[in-house]
Amino acid sequence: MPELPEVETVKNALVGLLLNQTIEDVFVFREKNIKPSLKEFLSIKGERVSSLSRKGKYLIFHLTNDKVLIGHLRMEGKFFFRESEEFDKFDLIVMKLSNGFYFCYNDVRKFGGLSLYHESDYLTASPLAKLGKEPWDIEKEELHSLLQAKKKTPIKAAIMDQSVLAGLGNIYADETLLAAKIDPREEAKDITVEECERILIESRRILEEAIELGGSTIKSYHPQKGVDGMMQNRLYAYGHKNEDCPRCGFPMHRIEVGGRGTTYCPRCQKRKKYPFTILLTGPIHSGKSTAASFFASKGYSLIDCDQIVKELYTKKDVLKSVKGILGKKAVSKGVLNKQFVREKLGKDRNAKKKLEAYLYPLVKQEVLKRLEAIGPKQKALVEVQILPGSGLEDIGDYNLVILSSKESQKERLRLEGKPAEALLALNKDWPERKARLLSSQIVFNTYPEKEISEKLEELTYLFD
DNA sequence: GCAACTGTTGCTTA
DNA sequence: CTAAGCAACAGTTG
Repeated sequence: MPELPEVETVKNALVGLLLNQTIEDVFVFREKNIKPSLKEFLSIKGERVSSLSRKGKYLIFHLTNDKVLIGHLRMEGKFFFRESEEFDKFDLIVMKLSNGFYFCYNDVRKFGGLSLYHESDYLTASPLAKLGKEPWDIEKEELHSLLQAKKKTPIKAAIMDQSVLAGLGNIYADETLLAAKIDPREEAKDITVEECERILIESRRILEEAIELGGSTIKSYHPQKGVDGMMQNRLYAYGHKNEDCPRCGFPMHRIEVGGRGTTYCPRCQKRKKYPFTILLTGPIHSGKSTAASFFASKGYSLIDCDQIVKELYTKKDVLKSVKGILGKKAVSKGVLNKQFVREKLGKDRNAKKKLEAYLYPLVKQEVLKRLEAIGPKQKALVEVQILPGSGLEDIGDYNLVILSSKESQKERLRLEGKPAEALLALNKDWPERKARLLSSQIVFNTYPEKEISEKLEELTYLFD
């Protein structure tokens, strides 16, 4: 998982057995992991390792005759010193050293590797050319102007962009933003100079601490064989989904930002434009509406995605597109033909996908618009039938899932004199497994034993 | 047993 | 041009 501190730790761990050693022989077991050509790469044979350095997450080996090897560990790259030629199948590149050790680049996922450059151009001809400054070397004003250019990119993705700031990966980006009290989804252009200062102060502090502790040992990463880093014990965001925030006690929320798993504290890291937002989901007749009413009575502004969809279906341009996707019969006399649409979606999986691909982004856009209108000082609750795959998974701060057993659903329906079978059939595709994975809290509706409001009341102390 | 998830980057596509 | 999505790969987890 090497980010800047892990690479620095690896660099320091290599010094003892690598510095001043001559490369007596080279074995390349997987050509994809070296650059440029095999023939050129083999020219490191006979050279001596004169010094080691690091830039961002890149490790740099300076060799004699002005040759420079640039290494990147990507996800799981490691270096081992082996005492004999007993290599494992993930040793991709091996150098026999003059001290008798075999210096091995080992990479289970085969993403990383070594590239050969020349001292005169390695800073401009290699990936290092595009590398930004490390947090210690940049002023808040310069970071601010780089972020302005990233516009709508989420701040987390922006500080992980190695051309903006070198060294932060998924773990330390989460840690930095938690410490700096900035929501990872905040748009880069909305980050102030003062917030840039906090990002720099906290990232420097955290990276320094991590280097001090030998990096974080997560899964397979070890700075040396049999040696663990200790920083994993000082991580407060990464890997702490649904645990209490160490600063305020609110449950840490996990979402996806820029395609990466992201854990943050919704209370410490508040968005500037949006309210604290609960996403409420659950099968039909599980008790969602009761829960929504409960939160409304507590002053929450409600947004109902079903309602938004209904409203979209009254718009001319939407109906036109729906017609294009489902066929002419989908709309008659300027109104959606519900019967036809229901049947069409039931039998044509592909059409359903297409319609969702068109509709969901519109719903998301509308939800965000309404949340922005509600503003950061209020609280909001977004009700959505099916959360997984809706595109709304990452807009909330707390995902509440309401579930109830089939028996209790039937009982509720019976008491209300409604036909049970038809409604329950609608729920058979409800993605419970995925919903559970997204949940901050699952509330089981066991009506009539206990009113759902009572259970929710027990939760509300969190949101005050 | 299959599907989803994982620390990174860069290339393809929109 | 930017920005998102996915591929590169293999092991682990539910």
